[in-house]
Amino acid sequence: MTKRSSGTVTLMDVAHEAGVSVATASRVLNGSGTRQVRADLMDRVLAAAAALNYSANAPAQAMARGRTNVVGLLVHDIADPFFSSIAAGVMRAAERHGSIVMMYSTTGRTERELDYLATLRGQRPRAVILAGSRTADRALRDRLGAQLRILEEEGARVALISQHVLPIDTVLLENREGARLLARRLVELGHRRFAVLAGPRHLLTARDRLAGFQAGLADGGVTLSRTQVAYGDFTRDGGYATMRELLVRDLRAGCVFAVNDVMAVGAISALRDHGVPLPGGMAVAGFDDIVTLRDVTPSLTTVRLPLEEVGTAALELVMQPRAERPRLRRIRAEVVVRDSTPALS
Amino acid sequence: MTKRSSGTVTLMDVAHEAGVSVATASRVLNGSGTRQVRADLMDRVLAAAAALNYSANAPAQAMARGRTNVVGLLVHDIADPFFSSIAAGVMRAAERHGSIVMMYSTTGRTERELDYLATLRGQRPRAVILAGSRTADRALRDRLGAQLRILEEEGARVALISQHVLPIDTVLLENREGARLLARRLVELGHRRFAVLAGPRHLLTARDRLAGFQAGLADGGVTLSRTQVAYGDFTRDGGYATMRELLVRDLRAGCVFAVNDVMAVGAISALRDHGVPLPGGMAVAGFDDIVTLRDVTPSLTTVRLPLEEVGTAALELVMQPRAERPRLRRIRAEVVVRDSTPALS
DNA sequence: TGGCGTGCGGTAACCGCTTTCCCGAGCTAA
DNA sequence: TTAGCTCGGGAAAGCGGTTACCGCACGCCA
Repeated sequence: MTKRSSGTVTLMDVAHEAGVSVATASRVLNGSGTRQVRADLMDRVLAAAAALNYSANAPAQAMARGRTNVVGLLVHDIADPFFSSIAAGVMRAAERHGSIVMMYSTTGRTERELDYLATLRGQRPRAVILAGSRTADRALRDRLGAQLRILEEEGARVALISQHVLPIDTVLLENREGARLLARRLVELGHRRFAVLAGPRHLLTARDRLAGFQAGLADGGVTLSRTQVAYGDFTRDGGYATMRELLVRDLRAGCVFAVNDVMAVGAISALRDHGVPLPGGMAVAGFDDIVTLRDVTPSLTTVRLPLEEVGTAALELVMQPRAERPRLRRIRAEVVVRDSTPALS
Repeated sequence: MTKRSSGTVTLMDVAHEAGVSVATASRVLNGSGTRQVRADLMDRVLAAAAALNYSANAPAQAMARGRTNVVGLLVHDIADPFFSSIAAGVMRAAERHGSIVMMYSTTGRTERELDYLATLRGQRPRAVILAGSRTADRALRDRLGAQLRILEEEGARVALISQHVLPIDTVLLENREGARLLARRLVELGHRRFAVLAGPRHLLTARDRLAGFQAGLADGGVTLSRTQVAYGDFTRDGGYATMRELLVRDLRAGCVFAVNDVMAVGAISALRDHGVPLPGGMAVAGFDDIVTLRDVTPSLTTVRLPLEEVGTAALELVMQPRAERPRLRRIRAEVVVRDSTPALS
């Protein structure tokens, strides 16, 4: 075992050790399947590689092959269970495909997405997945679209998770439809007077859920007063603050819909702190069915999105060759009624 | 703008466009600071790069420079809020250092860590962070240590988050001490009869928390019966199942300590399903102070670990040059008493 | 027996950068 | 005026792989 003095072991070292050329060593160790290598040479190469503890230099391979197996994943906030579940799905599927995941968390600053995307482009990723709501900002969206187009031109596959607002493969979350079904169910349960904690104004996900909810209420012949809609952060604290604002201002509702679960949990705390008994004093519903929140009391009525599956679907999408027209993968949302919204009949 | 026909724009293209050599273009665009370039040439290069929308090929740079700015992060389960919070901290700090994070989630299969580490080694990462409890399996730990040593020899910085069981930089979580303090507080609150949901037998984190808890009880003159300790998964469902097992078998306690919060939440559900009123019928305490779980009812007494800070600390550790002896960064645990453990006096 | 196809090992070009080294230009000082 | 600098541009040598291509050895068939 004649290890070179310098740091890492290269293919050349292995080839020397095995008494073959680098070409042969390469074919044995990282061969693309074409070209046979005689059995005895193969054994010698493998033995040498093992003896020297060889590990192929991925950047060098990327360069020689002209492509990597890196998948870039951009999320809004990895500490948010919504995104960490999606990330888990992406990573699970990536493993199956022998890809590795490079992750970026924009932690709210949507405009940073462009910077991260630029950095990511430098990695020459095989694919890029953008998870998280698009915004209503047209200009931003256009710039994003331009960046993504460049990535595609350079050979990367790209997919969005959220809304289909760009001509790109998308995992479509049934935000509108799910909220609509939820609203109908709540009306069926006898609720008539609603308030909505609507999240940030610019996030399409929040907007869609609000719009869908309104549509569902309309289906049931109920209207939502504008004064009963409050905007705020998409977070637990946002939910708390928004609920509190409504309580202080002029809450005239028997049922509050928070456009996601973490906000709903914040709202529940605000209601409690305000002395409202739950679930009797106020019905509360959320959206997402975050696993970690399944045990809050009262158990939360919500709309289930299979988040891991969402991540997996996105990864599978980008692993397929690009199609003529953008592919859409629609993810069903399912209403789950629990204790937080008791029937009024 | 004479864009080359082929896919991506290279530095050579930029140099041509600007009428300079690739050396000059390189110095302008990615220069390490040595070597000045005349102002007018600099402008031309920058203009050309912008016009062609040049993006440096990171693998090629990695190769030429002999190093990357990739930080590998291995976690047990990214969907677990414990790890996603740590990951958030790592990523936040990585951004400050201009590093990008490559993430792997072993989702429980501890033995996969070695495989992931091998893959990661191929990336020639600048640093590697292993987050998550080490196990009691000596053989596994030795193999892990060997792999990490190789990584270090190849120039990567390495850090562990959890226990200091390998001669490697470590962010040390005060599992034992935190649990000890918790136990003392619970005794101070008047509790005398305890049960513990101890998590998996092989995880050192779970062991340490159990051992610390026992020590704290001993400080207060209380002993923990072996029959009141039940082992199970480190998850919500594990907590539920273990609690249920104790309830069915022979629970003789007024206070249950689950070695982490998600288990505690599962335990609370199991207690409720079993008809035990909370918090009066049974006190429950957890560990970690998971943010998403701050709103469960009754609010959970727990031991706070500043998880994002843990991640940040690990990243900072690996960004520093290696020291003579392994560096340790101890993270304080702090007892937080809430409603789930009422005083008995 | 000679022509030819096939299997397979090796040589070397190339991937896109960084950086060393060379060299000419312009400046300073004797 | 010129030797000796410094400054800065460019040529070219890698970095560690992959793979097109070359050529040898062998077997087959006419």
